Amino acid sequence: MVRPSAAGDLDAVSLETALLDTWKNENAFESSIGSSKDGAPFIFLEGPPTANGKPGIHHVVARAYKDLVCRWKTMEGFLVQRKGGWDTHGLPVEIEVQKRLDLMSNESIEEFGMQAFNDACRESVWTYESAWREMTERMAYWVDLDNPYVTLDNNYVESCWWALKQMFDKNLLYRGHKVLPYCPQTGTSYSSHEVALGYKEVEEPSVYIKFKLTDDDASILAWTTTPWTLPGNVGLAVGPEVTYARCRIREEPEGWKGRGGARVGEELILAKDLMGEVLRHHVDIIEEIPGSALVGRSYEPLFPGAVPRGDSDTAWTVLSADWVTTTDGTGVVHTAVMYGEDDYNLGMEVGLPAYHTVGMNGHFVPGIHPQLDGRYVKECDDSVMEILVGQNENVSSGLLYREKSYLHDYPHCWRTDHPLLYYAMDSWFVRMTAVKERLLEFNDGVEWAPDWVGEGRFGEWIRNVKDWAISRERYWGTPLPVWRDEDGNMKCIGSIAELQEEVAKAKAAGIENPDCPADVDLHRPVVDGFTLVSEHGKPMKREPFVMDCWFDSGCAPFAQWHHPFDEENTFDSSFPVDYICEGVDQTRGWFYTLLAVSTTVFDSPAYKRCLSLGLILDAEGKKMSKSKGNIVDPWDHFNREGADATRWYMVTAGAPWNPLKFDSNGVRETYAKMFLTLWNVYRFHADYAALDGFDPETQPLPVEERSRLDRWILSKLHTTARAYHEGFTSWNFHKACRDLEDFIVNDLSNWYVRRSRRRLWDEAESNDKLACQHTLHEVLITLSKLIAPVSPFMVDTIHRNLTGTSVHLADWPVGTPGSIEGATADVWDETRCEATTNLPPQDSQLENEMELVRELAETGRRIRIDAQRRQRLPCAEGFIVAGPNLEPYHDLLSEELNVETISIETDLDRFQQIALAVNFRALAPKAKGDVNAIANELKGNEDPEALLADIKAGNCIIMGVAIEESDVEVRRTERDGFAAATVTLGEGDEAQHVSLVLDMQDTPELLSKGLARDITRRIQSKRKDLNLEIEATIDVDVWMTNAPELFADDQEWIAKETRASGIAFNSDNAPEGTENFDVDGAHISYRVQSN
RNA sequence: GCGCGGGUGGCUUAGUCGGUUAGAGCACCCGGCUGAUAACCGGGAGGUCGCAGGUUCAAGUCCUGCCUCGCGCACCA
Repeated sequence: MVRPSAAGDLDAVSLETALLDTWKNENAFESSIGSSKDGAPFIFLEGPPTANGKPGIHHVVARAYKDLVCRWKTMEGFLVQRKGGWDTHGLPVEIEVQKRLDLMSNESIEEFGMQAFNDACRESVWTYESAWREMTERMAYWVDLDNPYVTLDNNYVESCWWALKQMFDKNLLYRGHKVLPYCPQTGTSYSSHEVALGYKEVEEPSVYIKFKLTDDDASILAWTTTPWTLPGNVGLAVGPEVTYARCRIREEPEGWKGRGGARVGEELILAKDLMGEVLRHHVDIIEEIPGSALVGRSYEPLFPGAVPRGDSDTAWTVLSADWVTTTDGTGVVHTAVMYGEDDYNLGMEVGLPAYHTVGMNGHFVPGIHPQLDGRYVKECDDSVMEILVGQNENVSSGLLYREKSYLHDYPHCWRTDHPLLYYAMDSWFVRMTAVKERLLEFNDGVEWAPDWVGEGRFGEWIRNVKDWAISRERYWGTPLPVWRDEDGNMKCIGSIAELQEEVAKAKAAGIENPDCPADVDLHRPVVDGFTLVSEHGKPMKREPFVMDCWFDSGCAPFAQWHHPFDEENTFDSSFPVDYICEGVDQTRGWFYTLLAVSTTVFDSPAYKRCLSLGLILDAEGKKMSKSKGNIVDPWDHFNREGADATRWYMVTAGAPWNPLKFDSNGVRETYAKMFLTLWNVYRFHADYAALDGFDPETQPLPVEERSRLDRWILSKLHTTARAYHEGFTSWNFHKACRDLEDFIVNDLSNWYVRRSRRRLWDEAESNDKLACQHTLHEVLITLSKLIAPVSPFMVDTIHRNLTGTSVHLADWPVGTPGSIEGATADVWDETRCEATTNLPPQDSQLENEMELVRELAETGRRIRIDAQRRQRLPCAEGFIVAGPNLEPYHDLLSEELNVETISIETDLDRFQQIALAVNFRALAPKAKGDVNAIANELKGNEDPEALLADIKAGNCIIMGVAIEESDVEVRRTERDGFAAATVTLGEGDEAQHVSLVLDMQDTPELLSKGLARDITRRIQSKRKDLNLEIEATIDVDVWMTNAPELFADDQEWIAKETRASGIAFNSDNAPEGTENFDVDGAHISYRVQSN
């Protein structure tokens, strides 16, 4: 049998840390899963974080929402497995290690040794693992960190290989040569979602260059923002439909700034529409030429010999390209085949020579120009211009027309901040464009929260899908399992067994190979060591790439189970997953790669529901980032307000998908308001329960037989719980939790407990006291369950003390659909689910009446303030006018209002008059523009009673409009001279106007009672100051002057209320040193002594 | 430049289908209540609802344009 023990003061932090130990000892997490092991599965997939950075508060937010849903679904009876995961490959890890070991180039890494480097990476990924683990445990994110999936594990890599082979076999994986954003510092190209991470606004020089025609004195003017690509120029593209102008310089302009220029008489060709933008000289237009007429004309190379002509007959000629526009530049596009996507495609099409003028290290190759050879291209802008201006005899002089700084967003490396170069390179791609329709289809089936992320942002991304550049010329990652011979024959290896087989085959063919054991490390450089053999007997080397690390995490749904190599078929029953939840920044990241992999490998979506969280901003609305140093340390709050308050704050601060301005004061507020209040309610119950030896297993009084107050709070609990649940199912966790908090603070604490205090003070056993205890008991238990998914600590302490069991093993009070046989996470029997709900009876009439009663109690206080009558001085009578019959609440109301009796008064006119107002919704359509005038007419009417009668009789026409009863609203106001007020409940036709009137007359009896209450309150306050036990008795002396008579009954009442064993009332002056106060002209002194 | 989401007292925010006096919380001031907690109740002060137009009897809400913040896309020549 469980009997609650007393609660004591709240120390949230030690409460939580003590529970962490308890949970650990009890294996609470495992038990919570075990408790629903027969339930329908609800599959959650953890997006793997990288543990080579310190976790911040923004990570806590994501984990809070993951945990919330998993705990909630578990309580609903679903089996929710939660495997942890770590993302361990990729550039961030390499960069970190490179920095630490000072290996900032690929050469130095290879010099250092790839094995040693990768060993360092393997170690580095765990740098902050313990910090992550501690954070995860402290916030009570229940996830299995003891058996996580780790992307560097051989099993994981093997599954990735398998997936790649599926793509390869479907011809969705191909080797290509494309212009990609490339970072020479990291030696790696990027896919579009990584490039998106690094756009920065920069001001760079742009140049207008003269390309001199070979058979003509004129030059074609072209523009570029990347002067370093000019040595690679092999063509000029014009728009066939664009009109170009040949113009002759008439005179020098005034105030020329910068380098470049043109002689008078020189002739330039450019798009006619752009002349004004580009030309600084006054010119004469000699001729207008359609673009198509320029095509085929040849011009002199800018840097003769920089690019060999080869067998190209189109090099250094004007080419036609329909993508050329006149929105900026000159309408002529300088084409350097290797350094622009359009350039490359055009070059391939028309047969331009494709040679690099820039090496993979970002420096010019030898033989370009003596001033440029071997230099980093981004530092050569100036030299290129100098050369073109004609300072060097090796090139034709005066080819620079103009320089102009240009402000634009340019992609930068998201790791090193260096500008990326568009660079033609070998790369591997996944043919995402081939499965675009399927991507769109699958995305349509996903339940996105919020829906606009799926339809808008993500949908847009997919509609513009590009082939996924998936290979990286790096070291630390999942190696690309493709081997290739010199003729281009390829093999994709999909498993270790296959690798072993192929190695054996190669050995048999006479190719030397190291051993390939079953536990061969699937990383570089080990896998590079194997040479396979092609069907034609030629040696095959591995393509020297590793995978984009986003590919790894995209494989998580199956690679975490080592699919298809595991034998338990865990994967088949857990795919696609039911729920994922990450920050909105994963739209192009994980959300995409999951879908990309599942579509190409399984022709299936990867997830059914996706909660996309808003960004976490600091208190000033700035994004939290390491570089800004504005990351909030979660421990600041774990150690102050605790994880409960931190989590509750996060959920209630706004919609999950909205950006959250993380405000430390908000956490404090949540603690003080929500958790302290909840604790004190609990404490009130637990302390008396312990004192009285309350046994929750005694047969409780049936709810119907309990007091109205009990029935009310139980009904209200039911209503609140249902709405809370609705909020959860519609992803409106914030609204749900705000409303629940309101229930706890206002309904439970400020009304139910406040009104119930005296019931528990009663020392004798009584049905009423028992009813109150059972009610509180039930409310607290249900509340604990509702709160548990969001803030799992305090409620577990409460639940354990009240029931002896953990709340995390409890059923969701609104129903357990997961426990229904044959249910799935998507479909269950609503009727049978309803039968599993466990909520007290609902009584909406009672809820409405109580709301009115509370309104009236507040109204009473307002009346007294208006009438300047102090709260403790009783009134003889209070009148309630109109409204429902509140007789059952008269006792309650008379206490709240401090009146002797409550009466029902039906004669409204005794206290009130009416006023008429327009019902705009009804009248406006009829009255149109006159509606406001009519409103004023009604408002200003001197005899609203008569007017109302007219309206009712259909005799009222104002400004030509017949006013009907439905066109007006009747409002009641108090007549002058009454201490009264009116409350309005409901809206529109159902609005109720109820008035409260207080009798303000004094009698000696009332004055005596009021005085008694004032004295009592002072003494009680003194008792509190003296820190007296509740049961302690005292001696009291009171001296009163100019006071109303204090009747014997009231003297006794004071003694009883204050537990005074001796009390003396004197009418003379008090001795020195006693405490005193004045009330309504009376002077009271008193002395309290503990005995 | 294109798209999405914001902009409401000092701060955090609610505001449904366009409807009467824009609602809370924190902080502030005054008063009250309390064996009721870091609480509670009443009152006060504090709002050009980003700006400007428009539709309408009526706009925080709908439309257009602009400003601004965040995010995403495209930024090529």
